[in-house]
Amino acid sequence: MLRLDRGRGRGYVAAPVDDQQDGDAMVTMRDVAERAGVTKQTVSNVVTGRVAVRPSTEARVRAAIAELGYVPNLVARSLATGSTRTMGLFVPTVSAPFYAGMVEEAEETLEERGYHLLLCTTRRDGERARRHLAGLTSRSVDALLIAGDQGLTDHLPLLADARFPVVLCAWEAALPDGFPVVTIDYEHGGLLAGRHLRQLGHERVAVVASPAHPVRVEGFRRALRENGLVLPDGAVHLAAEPTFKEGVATTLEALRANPGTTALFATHDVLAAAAVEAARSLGRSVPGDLSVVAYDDTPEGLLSGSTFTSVVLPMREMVRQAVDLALGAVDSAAGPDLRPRTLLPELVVGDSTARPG
Amino acid sequence: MLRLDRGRGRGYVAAPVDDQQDGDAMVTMRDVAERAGVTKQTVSNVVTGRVAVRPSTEARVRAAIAELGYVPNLVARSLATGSTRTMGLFVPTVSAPFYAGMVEEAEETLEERGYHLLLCTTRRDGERARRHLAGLTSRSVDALLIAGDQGLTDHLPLLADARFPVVLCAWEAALPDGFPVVTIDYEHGGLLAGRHLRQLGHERVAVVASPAHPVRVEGFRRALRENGLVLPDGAVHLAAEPTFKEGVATTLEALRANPGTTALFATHDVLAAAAVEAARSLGRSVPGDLSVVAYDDTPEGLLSGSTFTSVVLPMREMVRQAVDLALGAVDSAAGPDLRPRTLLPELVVGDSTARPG
DNA sequence: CTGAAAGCGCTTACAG
DNA sequence: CTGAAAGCGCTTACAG
Repeated sequence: MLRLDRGRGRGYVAAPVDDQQDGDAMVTMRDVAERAGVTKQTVSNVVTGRVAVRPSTEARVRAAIAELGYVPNLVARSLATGSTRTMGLFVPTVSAPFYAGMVEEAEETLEERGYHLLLCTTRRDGERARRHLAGLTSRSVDALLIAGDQGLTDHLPLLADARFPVVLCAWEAALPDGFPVVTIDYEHGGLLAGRHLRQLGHERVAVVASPAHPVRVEGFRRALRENGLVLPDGAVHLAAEPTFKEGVATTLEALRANPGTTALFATHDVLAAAAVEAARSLGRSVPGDLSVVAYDDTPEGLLSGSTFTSVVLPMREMVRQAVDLALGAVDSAAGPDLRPRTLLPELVVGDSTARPG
Repeated sequence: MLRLDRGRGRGYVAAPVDDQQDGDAMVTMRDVAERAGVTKQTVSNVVTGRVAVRPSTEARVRAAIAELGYVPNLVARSLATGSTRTMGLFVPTVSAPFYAGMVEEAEETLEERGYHLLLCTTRRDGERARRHLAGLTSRSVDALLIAGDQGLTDHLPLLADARFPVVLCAWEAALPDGFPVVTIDYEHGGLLAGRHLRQLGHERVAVVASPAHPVRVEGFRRALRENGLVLPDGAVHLAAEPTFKEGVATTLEALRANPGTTALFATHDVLAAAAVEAARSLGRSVPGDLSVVAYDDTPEGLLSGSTFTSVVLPMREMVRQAVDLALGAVDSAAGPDLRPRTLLPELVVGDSTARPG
């Protein structure tokens, strides 16, 4: 008689029935203990390393572990300890380069800390976030990191009821009270962009912005004001969506409205790449006929050899700090530090800006 | 006397000590049972819905659940049932648009099935994959979906020892025996690209390829051969990395080597966008002076209003089938269907190709 | 339809 | 340094 056995190995081998014990369904601590001639508590002690074990005993246990191919069951451990060593991560999407980078950086940091990553993309939808939060609660994640405020600002009270530490990062909306947050001075980024263009001598500037980035625009506006220039409302053009396509359309609109524009501030990388494309389609070269400042990251879309001038965000540093803040709160009785940490962006000067022709 | 209580609510409120019972650290089935005046098994029955419960009893239980804010502890359930309702997903990276899309689609499908997603990016590194696999094993995921073969072909034996079903998808290398796989006929995609260019009448063609895509190139080559044209080895230019920057450099190299080239096949979307950029930098318009066929997806990088001609892969369908195959294998004693499922790509004709000038 | 018992595989005090 | 006991919060047969 044969039966299908999913116990070990490939998973689907026909194995002879063994009525004595239920196959080798999973080797447990007890099996290791028997083999090594100790109790399972001793096995636990060598596995976790929290209690010292006589070297000769430890050697026997380790040998048994190796022979049996024992792997600790973290689900059981989690139930006993109350810690899953898993962190949830909310991001609006993973298709935007900035958030994709955050996910990879978070994963990297978590791996170093022995944690796993439960990913939830919210698609900027508060309702999705609410469902995910419920899922994370029943699944007992140790902590939750929320990257980006989009769609979430109305749902903060919900997050306040979470059973685990919640840390906010990349938070561009007004900072809510009561949450630890690691974020960036987004307005300062806009300021850097504005000052740079003013220093180059630009006077006829336009902005291609995402509706999610009023703060970046405000910083830009402030820089111009500092330099005696008023940014007219009509010079700010909003892209309906943060896509390349919309970026092109919006830039064309901006340049048609004000053909004399010599410099353009795009509030994120995809829009900046689109702006260059749009300018060229009108026969205007970058930076010869139009300077373009990007934001978030250095976008693709210029020729190799030349690079964008861009407000670059300290994304990696932000993620690391946020992960550590969240993980630190897990086992500290004191709770996380609620003072907001704000990192500063930097202006990286590339080849997409020049003095007005 | 106050103590810091992480039990419920915000997590870090000073709460009066309650020596009777350990605060409200977590409300459990037993609490609900007491409140409703039943045993916890009855609570379990209404929560899981597997055993019918008298309506009046059920109402009492549900009321108690609501009043107490009870949330089932899935860790405990997992230990009891042996199922975590979590699937692992390996992707090479999340920064490439194609894989980012796969992650979001997988998450979507899993959510519908009541599953969560444990994400692991392998960075095309077999050693990372091996570590992740160990993590997933101890964490008892129900299944693992592996998207993309990069860096993994040498580690298949390891995967064969997994304790859970492993499904491969987006597998471009030779199909390994013994694994269920949902993939795409990548060669056919190359064939479609080649035939299209030949039908338009191109004779001087070049290829800008990733080293990971020999099969796509082979299909392309075959299409030309069918049409009496031999693709010289010198016409295939490999991009060192799958980045925009490398794509530009490689295209420039290709066009300098054969200035008479009238059409170009790029083996993936980012390279195609880069090719257009490179061509324009040489003063050649697309498709007027150079036709470009993309692959994977419709890339950004042409003007709004015009689109790429591209070999488009049925990514969503592939992911859905793969997830269902993996999840189906979880509770079927029979094991997954090992016959490879191969989906066909489609050629979407856009504005980036035309008859040779 | 409801209740008492055993068990999932670990860890955590607590004796020796 | 090692062992016996209790418990984490659930589910799964199995009686009533």
